[in-house]
Amino acid sequence: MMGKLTRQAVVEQALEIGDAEGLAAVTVRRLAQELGVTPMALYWHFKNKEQLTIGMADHLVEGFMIQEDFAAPWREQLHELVSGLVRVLRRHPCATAVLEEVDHLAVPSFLRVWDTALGLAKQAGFSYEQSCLISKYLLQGAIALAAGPLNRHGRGLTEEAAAERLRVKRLTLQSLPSDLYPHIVEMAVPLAEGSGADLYDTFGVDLLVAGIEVMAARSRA
Amino acid sequence: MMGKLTRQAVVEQALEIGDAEGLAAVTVRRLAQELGVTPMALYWHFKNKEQLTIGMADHLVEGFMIQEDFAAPWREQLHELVSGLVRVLRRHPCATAVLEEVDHLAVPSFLRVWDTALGLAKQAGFSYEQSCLISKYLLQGAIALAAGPLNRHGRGLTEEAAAERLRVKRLTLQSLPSDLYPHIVEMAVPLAEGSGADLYDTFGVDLLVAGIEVMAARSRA
DNA sequence: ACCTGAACACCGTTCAAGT
DNA sequence: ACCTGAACACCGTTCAAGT
Repeated sequence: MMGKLTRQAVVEQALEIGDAEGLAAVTVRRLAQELGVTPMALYWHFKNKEQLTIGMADHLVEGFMIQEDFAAPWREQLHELVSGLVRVLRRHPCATAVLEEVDHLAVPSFLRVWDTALGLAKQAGFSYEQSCLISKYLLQGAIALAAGPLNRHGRGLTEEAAAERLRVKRLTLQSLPSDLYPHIVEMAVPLAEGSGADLYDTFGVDLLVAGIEVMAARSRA
Repeated sequence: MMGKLTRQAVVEQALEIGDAEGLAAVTVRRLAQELGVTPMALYWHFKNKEQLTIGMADHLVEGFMIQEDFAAPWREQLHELVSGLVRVLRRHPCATAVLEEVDHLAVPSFLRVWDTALGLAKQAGFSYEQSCLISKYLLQGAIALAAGPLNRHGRGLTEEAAAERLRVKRLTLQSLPSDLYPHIVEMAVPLAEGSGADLYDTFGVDLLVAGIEVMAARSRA
């Protein structure tokens, strides 16, 4: 707000708004207002809004890079890559919304992660085609996991507000017509509570990597 | 265009625009114009644009329902459910964009699929919590798969245009700095071609279901 | 019941102009 | 190099009014 108007400052302010109020609230005009500047000022630093969003995506993934531990088996290295990516994305509620909007090929830091995944797969002995498939499944899977039930509209909400939210969700599920959705109504409580984000992510990553292993075992048989 | 202005007609026109030009092109005003009507006419049939989008989502998944084959093992039934959902979503290029935008709990036909998944999981002997997790992974996984590399911006494009698109993507990948992204540059050809959507979907569904199986086996051990 | 017209508060973006 | 002001073509939505 007070510092110089730089690409980085703009991107960080954009993420702040997106995290607090959803990506839809990130608007050129709103952003300018928050930065104490005219909307057109932003067009000096970014060609258009798409480039701004790409900048957001890049800033999200930036700084994440696993140290390739060549001693560890590929299974564990891929697991580390995926769980690390999920963890990074979880730090920003709007992260998955951003990544769903932009073309991944335009985000340098995401390309670095992709390159690492490809390298690990190939080093594990997979063919070109297999490595491509595997890397796509794992990266898309990581994004899908981070988009998971935790912070679907994850704002910076208070403890109290979160509890209220959960209560509303449970009631919504319970008040569905039980002839059409018998199991949903029956399991409304665990469905609403969602068993915690940590567990969700942990199991999810395990599921993805285990799936890769099974496929690998089959294709080598 | 000529028939009566009904909810169904509006939704179908919206999907037509979304499939051809992307969900962002689906606008109240554009939609009204295409239907030969005033923008405000739509507000008689839908409370607001969100409800319109929910209508689109519902129409997409509607009509999809597996016949529960109680003789088959749960593994195959879940597989059928997921692959069927992916197949249905693949029929509309904008399907995943729509499902990413709306709250799934507001889409009746999607809730039916979810209920079926929950029922299958529970019948397979999983606990409440496990069934919730499994159903979430599988449905989110199916959507993520359908969002996969095939029709990321899948318009109704000609054979020629598709080939040109692919060529551009390959060149984009090949012209990346090979010191930063060595594996991407090396595998540019298979990455761009993507090995066909059928194979991508088939392997993807197998991966998901295999992952579930592994988790199941572990938690029962 | 079903649709129109006018109006309001928003968007992203361009382009000339200021310093 | 960096920012402003005015303008353009868009949004979604409300509200009174028509038939």
